[in-house]
Amino acid sequence: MSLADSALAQLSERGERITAARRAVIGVLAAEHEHRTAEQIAGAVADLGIHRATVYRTLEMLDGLGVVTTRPVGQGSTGYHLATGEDRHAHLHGVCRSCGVVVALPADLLASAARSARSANGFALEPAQSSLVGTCADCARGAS
Amino acid sequence: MSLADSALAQLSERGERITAARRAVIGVLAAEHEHRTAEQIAGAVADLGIHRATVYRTLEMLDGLGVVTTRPVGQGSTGYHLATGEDRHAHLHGVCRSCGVVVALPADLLASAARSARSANGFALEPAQSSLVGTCADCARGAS
DNA sequence: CACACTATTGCGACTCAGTCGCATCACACA
DNA sequence: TGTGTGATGCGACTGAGTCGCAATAGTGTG
Repeated sequence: MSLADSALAQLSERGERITAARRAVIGVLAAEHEHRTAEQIAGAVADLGIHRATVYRTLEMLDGLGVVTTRPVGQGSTGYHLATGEDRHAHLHGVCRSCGVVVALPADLLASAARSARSANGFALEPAQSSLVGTCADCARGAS
Repeated sequence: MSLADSALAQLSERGERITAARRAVIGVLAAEHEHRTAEQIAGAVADLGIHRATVYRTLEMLDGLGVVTTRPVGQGSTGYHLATGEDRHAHLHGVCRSCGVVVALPADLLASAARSARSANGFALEPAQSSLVGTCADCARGAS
């Protein structure tokens, strides 16, 4: 669990306390490769007697510290994931407007987009947070 | 008000009824150049005795007909705007994660992104709906 | 190892956006 | 003008997220 451990280590380095609730939230995040919504995480740790409000507060703190990445997911909810050093997120995501599927867009698209946005607007793109909306191949072909 | 009128015309062409509530919602949409959230629109037409539920239903119907474009705005709310034929939306938007400002990204970025997504994933990008998240020049330079 | 300080937690009530079912109303067409 | 049906208003409901506060439990110190 070096993944969870390193996240925990970051916390104590920043002077944050290591509590059972935080350990549990980070554990859930570390165990999943997908983005999890706050509510999903809350559901997963509810058995341990951890309250929803605590999960939201923990996630907010983790996000502020840069320990997790966030991403808009579905309709107005936010997905969280541990920020690993690895570059699994070095691409943009396309979200199908019709079926909701998420596709990984080419890495060079991200590279050119980031370059273009930076030079034209001084805008620093955050790929992990960005999703493009459109229609996936299946939905474009078939029915709604 | 040819803008609102043409939207209304589309409705009756599709067999939808022209009602006072729909007229009012479209009027608000036509009067604004920015995306408005459902709640803002609801607030604007509340004086006319139009209920929030009606606004949501109208917006959903308008969206289904393609008469309005939607865009994720801020934290989990949806912005609506009349779909004009004009190409004012032929660019991607960048939303600053820190201050929320929306910047227009270069048109060629959109062109290459759309091309790349389509060829690699068969993904049909909808620029009017897509926003990239990042940090604007001001926030990157200055404080939070 | 025990203590004290204070950040964190659990709780429950609250807010806010959005949705649902139903009775009433008013378009659109004849 | 009359009629039928789709749209509206209403208000209660849901679900996500937040707030304040008292109790609890990490952490560093002696």
